[in-house]
Amino acid sequence: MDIYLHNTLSRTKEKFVPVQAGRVTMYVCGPTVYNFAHIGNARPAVVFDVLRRFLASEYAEVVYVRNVTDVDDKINAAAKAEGVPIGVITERYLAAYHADMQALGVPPPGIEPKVTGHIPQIIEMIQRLIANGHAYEAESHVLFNVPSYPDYGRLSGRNRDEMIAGARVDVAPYKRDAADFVLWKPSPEGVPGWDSPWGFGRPGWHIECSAMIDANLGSGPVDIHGGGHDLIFPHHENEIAQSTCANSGRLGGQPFCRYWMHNGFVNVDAEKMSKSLGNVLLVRDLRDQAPGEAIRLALLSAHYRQPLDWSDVGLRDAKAQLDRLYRALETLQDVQAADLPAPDSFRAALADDLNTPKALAELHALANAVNKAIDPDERGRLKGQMLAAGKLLGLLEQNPVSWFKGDEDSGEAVEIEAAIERRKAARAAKNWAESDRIRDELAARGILLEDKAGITTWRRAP
RNA sequence: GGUCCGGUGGCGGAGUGGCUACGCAGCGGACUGCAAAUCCGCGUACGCCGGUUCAAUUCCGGCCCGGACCUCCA
Repeated sequence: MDIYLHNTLSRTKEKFVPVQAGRVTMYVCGPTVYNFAHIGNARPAVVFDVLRRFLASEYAEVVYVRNVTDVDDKINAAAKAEGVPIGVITERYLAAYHADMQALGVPPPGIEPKVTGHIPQIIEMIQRLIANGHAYEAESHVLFNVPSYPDYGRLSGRNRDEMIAGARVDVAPYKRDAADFVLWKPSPEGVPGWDSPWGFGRPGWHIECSAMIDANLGSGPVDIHGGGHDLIFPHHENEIAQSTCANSGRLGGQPFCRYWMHNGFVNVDAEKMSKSLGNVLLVRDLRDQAPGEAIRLALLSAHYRQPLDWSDVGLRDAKAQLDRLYRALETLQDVQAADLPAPDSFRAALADDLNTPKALAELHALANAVNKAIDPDERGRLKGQMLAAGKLLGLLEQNPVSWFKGDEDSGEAVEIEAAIERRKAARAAKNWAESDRIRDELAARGILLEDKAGITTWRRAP
């Protein structure tokens, strides 16, 4: 199936063709581990996880790299505030990130490089840039010289003068050009750093990704590079400049990365999330409100390039959608799922620039077919297709029974079953008053009963 | 100021030059002891003004409104 992806470089949907047939390389900017992940951090992780799942179903091999930035001034600030080494901070928040991602159904990437593990490669890359005239040392800093790379600004669609005109920061006096950016900067007393040819210091943010891509995916063109919309400028623009200039001889005129994909922001109740507004929603807190799959579905309910307005209503909606899908699956408990791929209509939605809202509609169409199907073979086919479609989105991976009931062996479950038995007896005696009393009593505790085909089942209220 | 993205029914949110998005909520019916679930059916829509067209929510132009980025940021 032909896959089309929106490429920020051209601002159009392009047919996706990997450099090597059957093998896709993908790099996504991962977290800077100085705090707990918020819902905005979760969006790219989930979106590109869906892309990864889909590509893995279409290509023999997907090499997926998502980095961890564990060298950063915000990390330094957090460590200083707590009076601990930066490793304590980064380990804590990386572990929390992994836990959050697991809850959202995002498995670890194939490769998860850390900046601290790539300092020699970063230094080596900077040396290469100095050697071929694209970078220079000045007052213990090393700077990338933007005018040395005429294509600078192509990704973000801005020219150098515009960037300088709009700059909000003062230009450091040691810069040859106002647009030049830092590759290496000195670490004063008490700030973490490493020895380098330019003295004790630490890398700038942008060079980290370039070096980690080089080290883990080679210098040859990367197929897909993803990240948040805000990274287009300056982060990805600078990455292109660094990687292209450092590898000029090796790329053979090809772009350093072929497809650039950027997800839109998550707003909260129509406002941008920010610390000053106090509306930053952490994934770990949202997990108390709804199952991870519901959070995931909420993130996939809008197209990845659109802004997503997060709200309690939206999250409840996502949970309700999953309830409907799991109810259909619940009726197929005793049906053997056929070994089938997701339907073409579903895969076509994902192949069209990852149209997850459309894909979800197709999933609902399958659930609707399940609810109507009588033929056992058809039910088996539908179950297979539904589970395959769910797997591509990272949804429907729970057991339907536990989705609705939680832990079946709990004391409460036993008690509920006993109440249902008493109600069954009352119903047999046509004692509707008693029957309804028991049902109301359970409902007051958030337990809903359903009498289907002579059998009473229960589930927890949404 | 520059660059870019949007404005779709009560809500969320796809999409299309003429034909049902989908989900939630609502209404009617079937089923049920009554419900719930499920099924069938229904309603409400494409910011404003022009233009192109046999036909525009969909293309073009203008306007209004909202948002993002402009070297901290997913």
